[in-house]
Amino acid sequence: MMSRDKILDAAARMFSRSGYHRSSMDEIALEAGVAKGTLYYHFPGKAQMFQALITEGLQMITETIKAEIDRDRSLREQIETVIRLNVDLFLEYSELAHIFFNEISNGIEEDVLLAVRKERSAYNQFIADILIDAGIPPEDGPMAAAGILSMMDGLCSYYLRHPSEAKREQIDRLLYAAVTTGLRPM
Amino acid sequence: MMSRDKILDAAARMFSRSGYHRSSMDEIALEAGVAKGTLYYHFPGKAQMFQALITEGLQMITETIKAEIDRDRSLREQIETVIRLNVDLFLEYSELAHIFFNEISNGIEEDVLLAVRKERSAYNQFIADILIDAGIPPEDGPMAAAGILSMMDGLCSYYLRHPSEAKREQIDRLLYAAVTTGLRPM
Amino acid sequence: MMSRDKILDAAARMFSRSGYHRSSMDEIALEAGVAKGTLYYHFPGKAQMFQALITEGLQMITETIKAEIDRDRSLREQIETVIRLNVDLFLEYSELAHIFFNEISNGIEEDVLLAVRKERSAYNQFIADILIDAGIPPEDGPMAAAGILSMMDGLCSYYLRHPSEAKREQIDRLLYAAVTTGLRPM
Amino acid sequence: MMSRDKILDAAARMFSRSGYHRSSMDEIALEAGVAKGTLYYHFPGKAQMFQALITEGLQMITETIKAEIDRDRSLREQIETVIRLNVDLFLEYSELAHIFFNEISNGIEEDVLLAVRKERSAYNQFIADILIDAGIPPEDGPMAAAGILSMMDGLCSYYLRHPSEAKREQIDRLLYAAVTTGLRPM
DNA sequence: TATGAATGAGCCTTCATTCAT
DNA sequence: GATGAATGAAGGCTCATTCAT
Repeated sequence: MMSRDKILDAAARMFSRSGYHRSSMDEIALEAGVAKGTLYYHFPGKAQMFQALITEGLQMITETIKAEIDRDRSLREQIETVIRLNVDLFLEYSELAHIFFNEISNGIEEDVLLAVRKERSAYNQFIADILIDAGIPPEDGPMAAAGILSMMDGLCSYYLRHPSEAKREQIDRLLYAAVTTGLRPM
Repeated sequence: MMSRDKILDAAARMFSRSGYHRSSMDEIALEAGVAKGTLYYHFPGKAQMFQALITEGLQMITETIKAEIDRDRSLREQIETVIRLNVDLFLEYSELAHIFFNEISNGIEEDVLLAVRKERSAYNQFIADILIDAGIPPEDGPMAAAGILSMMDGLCSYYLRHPSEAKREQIDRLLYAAVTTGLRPM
Repeated sequence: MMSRDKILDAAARMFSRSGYHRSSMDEIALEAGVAKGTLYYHFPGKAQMFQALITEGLQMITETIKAEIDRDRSLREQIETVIRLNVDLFLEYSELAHIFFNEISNGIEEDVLLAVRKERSAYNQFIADILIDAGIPPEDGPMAAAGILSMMDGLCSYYLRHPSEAKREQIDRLLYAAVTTGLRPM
Repeated sequence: MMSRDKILDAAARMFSRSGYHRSSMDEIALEAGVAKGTLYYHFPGKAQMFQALITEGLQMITETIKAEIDRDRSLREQIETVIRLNVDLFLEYSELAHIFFNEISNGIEEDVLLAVRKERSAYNQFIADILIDAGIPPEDGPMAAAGILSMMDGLCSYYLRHPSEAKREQIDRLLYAAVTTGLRPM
């Protein structure tokens, strides 16, 4: 495995475990099994490394979701698939996803921040389009997507923090309900 | 105004503007108009200051909401009131609320973390009870509350980042819809 | 003695001994007998510390020279005095003087660089005025001053590097000659 | 053009533009259009590369000056020629010349430092001999040479920093005056 | 009660150098 | 001859915290 990938993997693990700021370049290098200088051989700095992680990760995710959706039939199944795949990702890379959707603004260079925000906007629009397809009014699309993704974040975090109380299928069910019938069954 | 209150006010402003980590003790002292040492006279450390802020702030908020709800009649109005008051708070103290609901985990002492989480759990339960009253299945209450609060966070953040696209009333409407009918109108 | 002065003293020693870049903040702190953080309590950064050193040092020097000159009578004595005092300074703070007159441009922030250059220009003009008083054509004043100060730097450096060959009085004599009769006696 | 020469050329440009320390091996390699490793194939290290540059450059210069001088007649013309050629060099390779005459001492290995100093001494003696021929007392020769070379450095730097104020011919004239009649016309 | 000078661990980054290919 | 990925020591700087007054 090449150094660059080892680093990106380690960074994903570290960021996902400890967040952006608490993951020091020393720790990432240690986790990746390379010297600290190697990080700077492959990336201009911490922020750009984060950006590469987001960009490359998101690309894979988007492609995965697109591929899965195309194979599905009913609208219901499509929404369920999108939810399931996203929740899987959230649960696997909880902190990283969390950072991506929330914490974007810390001591990061302006240009990197902009790039990451652009990625987030694009992903939000990607989800918005799916929601609009599913019947949500176009003018509500982007906000609804932002809302759903945040809710997903909140549910996953709650689930991870209360493993005994909550069940995995609850997450999917509540998300589906929020989109289709409301959390309150009628 | 006493030093302690000036500090707490300044901390709320700073945390709300720049987040927890980007607000340095120097800046908070400057904003409060006291010497840095004074912060440590009133609070054992930064984390404990944050904790005090959360605890005391939440107490006020909870009381406000309780008072408003008691005056309301219909279930619909109750939910709308809770949403409106919460959104108002989110929009005024966006970063601080954001921290409270999301970022809690950043190098903070374990005991403070626990205390803050406890506060959050209590608030989540407070909201959950209202939602259960509104017809949500009791076993879904806490998660639904977590989901709704996160969604609120996401919608407010989106609204603040896209002032031209989004409208304030959209936030309330989408939240209400997520609880009652689903984001997708039928 | 206050920390700030201890630091400035240590910095003068270190810069004078090893130049700007080879003097690390660690070493300066060690030499000053304070913690590294203390340097940053008193100065925003290394460059600003250097600037303070130059500014405050130059003020003292300028005042000393002015005081000595006023007491002198003949033009000849005035020039000799200026030369002697400057050479004394060069010999005591050789590297620092060297930096001030030469090395100004390394990795220093633009604004600090400008400030130091301004100081140098002012000092150059101060010397130029004296030279013009001494009979040098006004239009040659600033360049002649720059030339003489550099020559002084060169002679002092040579003297310090060849202690056995060169004599202190040679420096003064050659400088005086360069101004008045030419290095080549007629 | 062979790698070694491309590197030396690039190094001269970089050192001349940015000084010794601000020119990184990466930049030199980039400027030379070779890989970084190639630098280390041709030179043991940065310092030795610098040394080679000085040695080989100086050889050319010395030969050029010798050739020009032999063709001249009067003493006056000889001095003027030496001055002119040297000033030309200073203006073309300002930073590099500056380093050669001034900054030599920056974290460079002791042996390289010694070698460069030796080169400088030789060049100084070369100039000293010319000055002695021109009538300067032999015992003043080396110091006078050091003084003149430094003055030249100072005048050229001043000229480059104040392109609007100063004129090129002023440099030569002042230098000639310093040697022959004194800066102050009688 | 309040101050502010002083601290030092920890962080991100730079860069000359090495070495397997 | 030449390459470029990898290294690690060293540097400048931040900031929560301490403490004498």
